[in-house]
Amino acid sequence: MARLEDVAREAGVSASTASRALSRPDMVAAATLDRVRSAAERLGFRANPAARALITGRTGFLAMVVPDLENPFYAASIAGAEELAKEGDRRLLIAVTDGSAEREAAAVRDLEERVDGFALLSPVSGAAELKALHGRKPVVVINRKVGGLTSFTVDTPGGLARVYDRLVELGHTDVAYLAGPPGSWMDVRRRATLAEHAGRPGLRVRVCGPVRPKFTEGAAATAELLATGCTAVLAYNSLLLLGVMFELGRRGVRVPEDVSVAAADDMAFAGLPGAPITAVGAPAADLGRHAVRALIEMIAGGPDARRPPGRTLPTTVTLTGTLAPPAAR
Amino acid sequence: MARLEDVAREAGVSASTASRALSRPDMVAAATLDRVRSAAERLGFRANPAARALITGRTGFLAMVVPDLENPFYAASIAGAEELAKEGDRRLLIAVTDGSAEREAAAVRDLEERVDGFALLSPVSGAAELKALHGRKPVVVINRKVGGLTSFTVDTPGGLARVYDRLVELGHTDVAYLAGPPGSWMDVRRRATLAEHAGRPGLRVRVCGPVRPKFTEGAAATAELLATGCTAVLAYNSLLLLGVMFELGRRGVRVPEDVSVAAADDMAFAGLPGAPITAVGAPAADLGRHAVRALIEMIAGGPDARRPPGRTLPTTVTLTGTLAPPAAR
DNA sequence: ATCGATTCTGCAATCGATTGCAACAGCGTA
DNA sequence: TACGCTGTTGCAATCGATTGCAGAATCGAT
Repeated sequence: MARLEDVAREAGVSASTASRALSRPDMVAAATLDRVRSAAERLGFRANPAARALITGRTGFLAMVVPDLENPFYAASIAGAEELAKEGDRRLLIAVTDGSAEREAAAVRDLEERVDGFALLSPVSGAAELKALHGRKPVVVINRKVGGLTSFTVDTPGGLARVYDRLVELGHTDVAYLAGPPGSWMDVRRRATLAEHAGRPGLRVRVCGPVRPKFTEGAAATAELLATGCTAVLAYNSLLLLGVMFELGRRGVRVPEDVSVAAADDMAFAGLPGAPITAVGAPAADLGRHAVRALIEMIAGGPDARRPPGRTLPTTVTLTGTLAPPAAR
Repeated sequence: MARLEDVAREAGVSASTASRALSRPDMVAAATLDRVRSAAERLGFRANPAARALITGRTGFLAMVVPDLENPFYAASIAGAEELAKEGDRRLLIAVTDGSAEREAAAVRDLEERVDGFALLSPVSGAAELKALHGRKPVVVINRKVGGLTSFTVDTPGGLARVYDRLVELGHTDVAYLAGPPGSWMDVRRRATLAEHAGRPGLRVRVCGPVRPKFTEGAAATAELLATGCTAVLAYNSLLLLGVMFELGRRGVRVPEDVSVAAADDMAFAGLPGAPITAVGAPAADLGRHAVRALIEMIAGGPDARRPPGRTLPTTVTLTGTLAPPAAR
């Protein structure tokens, strides 16, 4: 592997000049620049990342810490983040926590010296830990609001309100909600919205679960949902809802004739044209992009720069396909 | 951040001894070992990865290059791989290629100096490139066989045969296959199996597509599938099949009364108890585990060591729920 | 022709851990 | 008592790129 010194020799300059030519072209005379560049090209030179990191303290990596890869919401966020990371000449480093606070802490701990900053998706650690981490490395948070940190969230309550409105309009009075991961910040938010709407005259809301957001758990919870006697089912996200729908199909319960269904989501299916699910869709890829943009900005600004503001992004609500007036049961 | 030298001073030894105490405990006297360890503990010392990588050439990272994160098969492989990587005190670095050869090459190129080895999932690069890469860094391949490289694959043909047998047994004569990613090694293998079975008396197979393995593309291809007049649909994987089933549901076509469906798969849904899909399931997590184990072995062995053998893992076939005798149409 | 300012380049130190080699102590044995 | 062996430890070089500082070169202006 060619080293910087080889390039320098080949170009007839010192290593320092070669270094500057490659990383700060404006500090070098045009003719020198050419010679160094073509020498580097010729030798196929690529800077040793470890050596660079050792002296600059920058690794070129951004860590993305996610609870779960099988959830398309996170997959899509990562895709969005990666797109922007590449533009900024950085790479993404993914850590999966399974929603466990210990694994989250462990991931952060042993990535801390290997990355330039963290994007934490739906983190479960305490706000204090997160802020402490931010004191050492730039941090942005997705899908949760943490005071003092740049946070990107989705206005799911707003989207949910539209679904409830539609259900009421169709004449539903009994809605079952299949709750998501216990202790999740998002689920708490959703239940709050739920509670608000549950106060509306003529609307009864029953909570089932909570379950982990997996296909199988949705299928398994279907019996419990049906037992509530509800005419509409709302699930924490559409992966769960897919499970519910499969089980409904197996039992011969038709959607939407017998039961209306919708997902509160944080997933991608809702955005898929042709997927006839009523769902409140989250702009997952945009969240990833925003987060990485903010992170890069913070890194460039240095530790004392003002940190960029967060945002709450609107949902896309699909009100079609799986909603119908309640059946007489 | 505490450096090795701080630990050494605190323990009253030289930096070299401190280094040895922490990484080769048997080269150091027991009493010294204790002093160094407790000093390290006290100062919260963690070795600087860049400095270590610079001198040893080892980064502690393994790269996993995958076509797509939204495909649960890859997500599950990663999960399996990560589990084993953690045991070996390494971290996984994920790169997504979208199935593009250029992006795959780019990912490999700029990860090469930052990782100790590569696990390539369903790589699309030429065998020559892959072997060249292996000359520089340990490489294992998943979901494709490349001569000269350690490869882990799944016996999908064997699983498919069982599905065909069952279809014939039920009386089906017309099967439509929804083909997967054009040019994919896996799809070629599956078509070959298909062609073999198509020769059986009384079984006609029609190929539709190819399409990319996405939910929406499955939904979009449904019209084409129905137009073949088939009584059974076989899809490249279950993500596609989910799309097909949704579209079938929307059109009022019942499964399995009107049409039997199954997925050739390489995904996780088949393995999910309660997901009533007939599918040939791939042991995705096991593939990931095997790959990482082999990779670590290769890294430990050094460049001249015999490379570990690959394997073909058996599928899990679920023959229930979505198969039925053909309807009179 | 000289001075000063400006632009460019090179020297040498630096980041932090690892490791070959030599020094050294302690011990048993001849 | 001397010798050699084993087991520990420290010295110093090393990995490869970056950067503050000083010196050299260039150019314009006086």
